[in-house]
Amino acid sequence: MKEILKLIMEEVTSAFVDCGYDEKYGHVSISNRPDLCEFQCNGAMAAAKEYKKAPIVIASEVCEKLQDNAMFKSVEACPPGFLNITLAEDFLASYANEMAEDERLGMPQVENPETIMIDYGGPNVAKPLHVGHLRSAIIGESIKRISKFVGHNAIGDVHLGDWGLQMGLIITELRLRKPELVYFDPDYTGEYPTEAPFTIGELEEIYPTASGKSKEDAAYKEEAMAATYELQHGNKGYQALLGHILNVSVTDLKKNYENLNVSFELWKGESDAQPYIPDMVEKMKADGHAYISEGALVVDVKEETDTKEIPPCMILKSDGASLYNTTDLATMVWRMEDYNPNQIIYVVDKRQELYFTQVFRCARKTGIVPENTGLHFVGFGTMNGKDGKPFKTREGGVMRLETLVSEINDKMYQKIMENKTMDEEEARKTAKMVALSAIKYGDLSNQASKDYIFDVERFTSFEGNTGPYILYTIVRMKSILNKYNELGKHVADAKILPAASESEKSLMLELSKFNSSIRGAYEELAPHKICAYIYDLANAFNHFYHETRIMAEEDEVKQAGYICLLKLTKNALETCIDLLGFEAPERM
RNA sequence: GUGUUCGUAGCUCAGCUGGAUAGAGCAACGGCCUUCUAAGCCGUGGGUCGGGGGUUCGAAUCCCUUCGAGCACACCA
Repeated sequence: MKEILKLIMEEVTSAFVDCGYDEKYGHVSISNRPDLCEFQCNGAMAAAKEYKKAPIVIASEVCEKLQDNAMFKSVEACPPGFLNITLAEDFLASYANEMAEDERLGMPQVENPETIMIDYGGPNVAKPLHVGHLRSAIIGESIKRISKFVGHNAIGDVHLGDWGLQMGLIITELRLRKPELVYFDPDYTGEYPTEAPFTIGELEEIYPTASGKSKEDAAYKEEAMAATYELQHGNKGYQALLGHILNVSVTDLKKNYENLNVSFELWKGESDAQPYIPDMVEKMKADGHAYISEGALVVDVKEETDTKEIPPCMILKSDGASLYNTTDLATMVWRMEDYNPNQIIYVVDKRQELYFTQVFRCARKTGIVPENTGLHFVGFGTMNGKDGKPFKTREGGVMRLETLVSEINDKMYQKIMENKTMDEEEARKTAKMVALSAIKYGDLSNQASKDYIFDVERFTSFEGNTGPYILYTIVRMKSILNKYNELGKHVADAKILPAASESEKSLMLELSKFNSSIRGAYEELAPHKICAYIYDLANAFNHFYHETRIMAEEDEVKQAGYICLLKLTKNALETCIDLLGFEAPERM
């Protein structure tokens, strides 16, 4: 379906053209004075100069042309030259009905679906997820869902941190503790056990212990580096251990991401990129892009238009070892080879922006990523505590994601039990859903690029512009629908009727903005636009709800019309929260 | 130092491809539950859009400048 704004604009534009003015002046926007009108066109004022006429004269001429247009209830020219537009109720109702009949609620499917890879994980194996991973997961998941809804083939990749010294550290510590394991026997030739010699709990303890030791004990660190080297150069036992570490970690990570309603199509890691490095480096050298500077192999990425010095992109350290850049570039190599995406989107902490401009430029320059594949950096800000400083535990440590989530789950559970009679199981389940909405909406309603304050008290208070408010609105609608269905009423060809009240019309107006809101959110990779939209929509519904006794309505056709409107609103809201990555319970 | 992002109500944030009276939520105050879930609805108060200049018929929005804050600046990721 065409966006309602576009439909209006077409009419206004042709009126401008009919009056002899350029079509560009027919631009229409949503009114910023809802007390005066629903849509406005300011083109007459812009045209005044070119045509040397008073703006109000132009506006009046155009206004005259639009007078008998059935789409509008009224079009007025207002000084100094505004064109104030109010839609006809039956036009709006027919638009809403068309939406209701469309599976996609009027959101057109993109004509040329693209393959879009989204990199939004970045957890390290053997380390628990902490609050720093929350934003990437939440924002990335939402962008992925929005992209899919628009019609693209979106692929999420977790991009595990599973390479480097951390693995050597774990192996070293494990060898110290359990030297008898077959993995450490160089003469062992049999099959390695399928069962891991540690649990996720042990693993999460082993890594920080080893990391701590290596900082104090130089010999220990040497050993870990040697183990890392051996691992990367064919030690069978170590590689088997790596397999175990990965398995155990990934199982645990999946469980944690699942709790957040976040999933990935690909569970690739840095280690998967390693095989691509040698050829990639050789090619860079052969093509003359890479050269030695201060001992390191680098590629220049400066550009004429730079306002500051952009350091070269380092490919290999002066000791010949690869680094993050190398891995990221090699990751692009296999992504292009295996998926040939049209876009690659990185949802990463905004502090890495400079780094990514270097990597992107290097990828372009060396031909790893062609010009027709878009590279996008979606940088997000820091999640701060109430004091405005990075979110920490009371003790000042990094908070585990699990801890944060379960804390909020518990608060939510208590809140539910205070107000409602619900059995334990349902209350727990509902609490989890509401808690997730609180966390996700709290995050996504802010612009991703800005730092934001994660205030547990505020998020769990459930008032105002929050996830729970949205859920509550949906739950109310479900409740009415259930009641209506129980009565077994049926009206043939039930349709949304032209609005009979102010609040009903406002609700339809909000509904009609569904497709343009989602398009905007997709184009700007900005989930917060969806939050803003559903908040407006939920508000509009709640006004309507308070003014209209749906179940008490005696006219069955009218009542059926209300039910249609309510269903459409519910569908729109549920579709949107699904794009944000959470869902509504039956009751709350 | 260089670059970059930001500064909007007491607090947390929208609005920023220029338009009419700058919007929400929280907090404060006052109303609304014999009627579809009051986690709701209605209302009141609260602003030199950091300061100053400029462009424009018109600026929170664009440009310059200044003050303040955050962040980043090749062998970490």
